[in-house]
Amino acid sequence: MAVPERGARERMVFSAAQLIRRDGVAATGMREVAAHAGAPRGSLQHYFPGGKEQLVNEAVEWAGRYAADRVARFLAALPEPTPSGLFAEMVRQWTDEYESVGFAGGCPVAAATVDCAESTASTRAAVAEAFATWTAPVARALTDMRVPEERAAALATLMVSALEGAIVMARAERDIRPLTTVARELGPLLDAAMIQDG
Amino acid sequence: MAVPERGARERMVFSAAQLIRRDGVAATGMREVAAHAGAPRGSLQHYFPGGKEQLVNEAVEWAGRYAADRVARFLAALPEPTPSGLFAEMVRQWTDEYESVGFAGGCPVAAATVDCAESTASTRAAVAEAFATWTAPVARALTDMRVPEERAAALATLMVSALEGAIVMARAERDIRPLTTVARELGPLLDAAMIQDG
DNA sequence: CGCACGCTATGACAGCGGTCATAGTAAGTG
DNA sequence: CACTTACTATGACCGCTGTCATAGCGTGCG
Repeated sequence: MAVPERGARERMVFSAAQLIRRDGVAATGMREVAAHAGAPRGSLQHYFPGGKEQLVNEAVEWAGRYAADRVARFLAALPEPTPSGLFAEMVRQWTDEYESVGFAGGCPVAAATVDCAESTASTRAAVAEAFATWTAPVARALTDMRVPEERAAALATLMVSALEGAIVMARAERDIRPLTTVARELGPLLDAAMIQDG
Repeated sequence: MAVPERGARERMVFSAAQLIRRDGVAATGMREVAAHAGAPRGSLQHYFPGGKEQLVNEAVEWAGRYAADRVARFLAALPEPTPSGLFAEMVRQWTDEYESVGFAGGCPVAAATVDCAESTASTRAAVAEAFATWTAPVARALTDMRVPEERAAALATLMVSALEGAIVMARAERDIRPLTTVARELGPLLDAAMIQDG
């Protein structure tokens, strides 16, 4: 049980997230996930006895943790942390991807929300949890930058909302403009929330 | 050809939009659309020889026009038009729906983007067009409120992005908080873009 | 009446989806 | 060696999907 787990199972969850963010949940098949992960088809029912629902939920959870972890990395990369700087990094992750590999993929959490929010209760709970997991470190980073606590939570929600919406628009237009626009317009607002002291 | 068209065909396009915004494109079946519209199944291939792709595209176009038309109504409802007031109305349409009928539905354009952006070229073009159709009157409204032209386009993109993202988060959390938060936090920024004159 | 045209009605088809059942391998343990 | 446990391998099943083919209705026109 101790660390035998860096093999097929993990790869399948990762592959599921990859395929979901590209084609949506319904259009992503189990066999396709196994093939994409280079994992045997028989392992699906072994590792995910809960079926597709379980696999999708784990993919969503994985995506939430991934996004949260990125926040720490973004902060570490900033010479002098500011709210606008953090948001610019969050946006840049997407503009980089879109400019280098194209507009094939969106956010898997958003995809799962759109496809399953009404039909699958457990997945709806998973996406809610994923957004919370993602938003929390953003809000925490803002408070560390002298943004008042209640304001920080609200601005974190605004940042994630604007980013998610801009991702959708960017994919639709096949242009990163919505992403860069959102980063540029929101930057000053975010920085203005910091408490100034002499 | 003149106005014989308020029957089954239009209802099917409308029903398609309804079902897509609830379950996504892939999970919405043709037979289901016909049933929801109270239209005969045989009419599908008659009115939409292009198949599901055509039906989905028309639903997206319809949604884009609908959103654009709402902008004019929102403006008319405002005693004194301001950017924040317009955005508040746009958001309120969603909070009203979610509070009265629940969180079953999201934005059909976003759903089509998530599900078809990579798989179906014509639908991707349709969603891009829908976003443009929607954003244009918003930008125009801002310029009418003395917001400089380039700034108006950028802010319109920001408004739509933030709204779309907040819709996704609200559905995930089954809580309108992301929507109200976004409206509150973005309001001052939007109003500040108006040119003041003595 | 005859014919055309717009629309509807079914049924069939081929494909793919997730899931289950069953059997098989391989390694480790006593 | 027997036996368990972890994992893999297939194949079949059933339901559903989009699409096509074909035939039927009903109205209006000549």
